Amino acid sequence: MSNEVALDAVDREIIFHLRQDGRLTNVELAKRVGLTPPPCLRRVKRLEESGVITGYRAVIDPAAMGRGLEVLIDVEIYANDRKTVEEFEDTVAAYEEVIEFRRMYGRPDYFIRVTVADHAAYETFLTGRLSGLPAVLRLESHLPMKTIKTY
Amino acid sequence: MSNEVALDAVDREIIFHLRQDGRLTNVELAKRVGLTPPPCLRRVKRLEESGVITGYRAVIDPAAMGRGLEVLIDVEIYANDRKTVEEFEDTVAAYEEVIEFRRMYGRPDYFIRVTVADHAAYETFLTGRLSGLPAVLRLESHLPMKTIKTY
DNA sequence: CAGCAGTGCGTATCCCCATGCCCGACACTT
DNA sequence: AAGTGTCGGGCATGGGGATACGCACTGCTG
Repeated sequence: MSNEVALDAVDREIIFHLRQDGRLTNVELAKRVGLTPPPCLRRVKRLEESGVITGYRAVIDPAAMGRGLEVLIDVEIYANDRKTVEEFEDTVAAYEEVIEFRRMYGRPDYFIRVTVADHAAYETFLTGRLSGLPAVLRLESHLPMKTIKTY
Repeated sequence: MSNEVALDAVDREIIFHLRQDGRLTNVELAKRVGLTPPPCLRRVKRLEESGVITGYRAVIDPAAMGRGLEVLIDVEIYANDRKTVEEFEDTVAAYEEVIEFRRMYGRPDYFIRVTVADHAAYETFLTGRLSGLPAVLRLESHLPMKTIKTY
């Protein structure tokens, strides 16, 4: 697993198509990239085993899951004792509303992405779960107004 | 498409499993959620057609694609004429390094997520593509130090 | 109480797909 | 020129899976 792999043009094309439709059948994929099924399957397997393709996921509409509102949060903490910081990290990471959680260089100390149902739910989350944490010094919520491009 | 859908517990479980493995076979999925294949398939179809499941994607290791470095950028612009702003949005959205691009309430005006190969590539991107844009007033790059949780 | 809608189940079938095997083409090495 | 590694192609086949169909159950509702 995870050998150094050099991707050629065909590999890239396989990746391209599997990224658009992860349920593509091998024969259909082969057709699209201009191969016959056997070598195509060999390549896909190789990509999977080498860790280039790490998995396949269904993409779910957040609104359908009651997660229609996304908020980006900058966090600053007391840079105090290690234990408090670790607790902070573990606690925040465990919140299911937290979709992304990173420690940053410089300021802010942490970057959090949260999805909730609506503004009321966000208010609840913020006051009930984030603000109260002992390590937290400052929270800054950033609300997206319009998504121009997304991955 | 996109009818109002109420998800019951089984739907949620289907979604849960398909999110972990988007290539799950219907019979395997049925087994996991405690149904037989036919009703399971009906549910999946319904979820797809109602827009709850919006697609299936292969997940690719960014490093393997020469996208090992991710940077978050806050952007402030001159809030001047509409045309300049629109050009800014179109231009940035077209950059392939840009993975996420949102207009925000308050400050910053825009939030950009970028993936590049390494620091050198980021420097090139920043000076060659972003800094030069006429609308740009201020750029603030934020470097992740450690990813604690990710979607 | 009698429909009716929703939903799960069992079954059967048919197709298509994954996959193993072997060959041939090419490029490079010695 | 022969050897060798890499890679695509052809082919055959076994098997699994998608899916149609009809039935049963349950809970509402008029």
